[in-house]
Amino acid sequence: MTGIEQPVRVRFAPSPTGRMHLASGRMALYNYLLARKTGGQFILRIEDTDQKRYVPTAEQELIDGMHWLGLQWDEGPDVGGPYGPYRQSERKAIYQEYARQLIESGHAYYCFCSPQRLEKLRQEQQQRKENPHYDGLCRTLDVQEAAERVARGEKHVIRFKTPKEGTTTVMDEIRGEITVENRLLDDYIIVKSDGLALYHLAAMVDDHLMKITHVLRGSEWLPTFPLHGLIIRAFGWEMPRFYHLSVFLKPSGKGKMSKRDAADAMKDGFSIYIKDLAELGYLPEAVVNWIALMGWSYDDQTEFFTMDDLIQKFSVDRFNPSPAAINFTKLDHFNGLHIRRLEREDLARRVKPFLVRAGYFVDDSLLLRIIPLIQERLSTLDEVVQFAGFFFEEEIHPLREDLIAKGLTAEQSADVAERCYQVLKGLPRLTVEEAEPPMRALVESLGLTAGQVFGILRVAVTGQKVSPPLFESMEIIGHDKVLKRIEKAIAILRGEETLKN
RNA sequence: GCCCCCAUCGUCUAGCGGCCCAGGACGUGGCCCUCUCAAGGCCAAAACGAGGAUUCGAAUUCCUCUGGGGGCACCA
Repeated sequence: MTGIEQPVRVRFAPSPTGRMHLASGRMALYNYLLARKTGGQFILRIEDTDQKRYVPTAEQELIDGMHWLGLQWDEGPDVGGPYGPYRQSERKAIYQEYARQLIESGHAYYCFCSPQRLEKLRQEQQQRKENPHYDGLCRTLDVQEAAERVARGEKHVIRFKTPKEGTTTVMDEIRGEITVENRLLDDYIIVKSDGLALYHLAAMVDDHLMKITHVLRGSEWLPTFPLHGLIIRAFGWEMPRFYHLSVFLKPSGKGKMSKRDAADAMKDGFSIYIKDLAELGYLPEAVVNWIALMGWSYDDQTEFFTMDDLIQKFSVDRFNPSPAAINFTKLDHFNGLHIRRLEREDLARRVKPFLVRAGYFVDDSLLLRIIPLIQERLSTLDEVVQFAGFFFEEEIHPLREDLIAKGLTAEQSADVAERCYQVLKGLPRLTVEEAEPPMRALVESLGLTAGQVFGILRVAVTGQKVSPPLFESMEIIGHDKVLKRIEKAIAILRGEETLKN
């Protein structure tokens, strides 16, 4: 196989029937990358031929999700383009015209069987342990007669007249040739009784009319791929290149993701839905990096990719055909990597909404000073609240038990805090350079470890046992506030706190 | 049940007949660094599903089995 150099025309063709999840995101991403890599066009097409399953909010979530991921399309329902409309529900007449062509050329036929008859037929076949399939009752109807019944307004669908003998071979660029016996293919309905085309017809017609050169779609289309080949050949059109991407499995690798698994993931702070990922504190850069590597690889070493890297290095002949289990902890890893390479101002901007959401009033210049202390500690953006919330708090409430240093009593810990207080109070300013040396000297003279002394101070000043570096934090909190907090800690340690309240 | 597809560490993957007693990454364990937590550095455990066949030689080719996934709608 060779890489693609010619500009491609590719499409992401979601159906607005639910939420945008990782698989749709990856599909959109790969199409986008291929288009950008080759200087071609990326088309968004809405496949909304099923009015019963239509979810009004789905399309907006899809568009928001793609914007968030950083994927812009060149043609689509909102931006237009030379091959519109890009919404299948608006292309009804086009499909009917092409269906008529198939009937005229003998590749399709009108079928007047009722849904009830089909249901009964299916049940009988299942009882006899046969494959459910259309029995071909209307296949042999006189063409003239059928046309008259249609003209009279009789309810009907249009079926593709699949050959009964021989085999059909189609080419999947990832797996190679796929061959099936035609007798195992059904006479699929291609136009419903409401006059709207089904995927099998609509997608093939649109891909042709929109001059799609490469079709990237889910592997759930593999079984009907030969049918699609047959339809394309019936029209005498050239086949685009087809790539069937593997599905995503649940994190355990055992079985595909279900609604239940999605709910479980949410409990652990993960989600398979793009929109949720943003709210959970993931960077679009990290999500892109992560999903790009599920089913595709660049080489045996490189794992960190920006969007620009991917556009440059993406190659359609490095897809992996096997299903991939979703690994959320790896997303955390990528998120950390991408957070660490952000500019300070950029990180501040992205982290701010999470602080605001937690109820803090956020001063931008203060936040900017805090960023260097937390940047390498963040795995997700929402962690900013636990790592830096105390900076924005007027009062903190350390636990007495946390204030007691290992190996010391409460009273001893209070004494240590007292000594710290005196040293810090005597300093003209509370910078790292001026505060740390005398504090280390104090540790020395106390005959304690740095961990013990700084531990007490840490809890006193931040209210937490885990925090960003102590002296850097104190410098930002400020002299007065630090001293006040230590006073309060001493009171708590000596049991005077309740009296104060 | 029938059809199609897939099969390397727990997970994502590299490997396209000798470079492989299998490389990278996440995660896990240990060590270093260290005021906590991270980050970073070093080290370790961890895989070619099974059986045949082809070949001087197979993770790599072929067959069978097993396992997993997908499909069998007037859904996409």
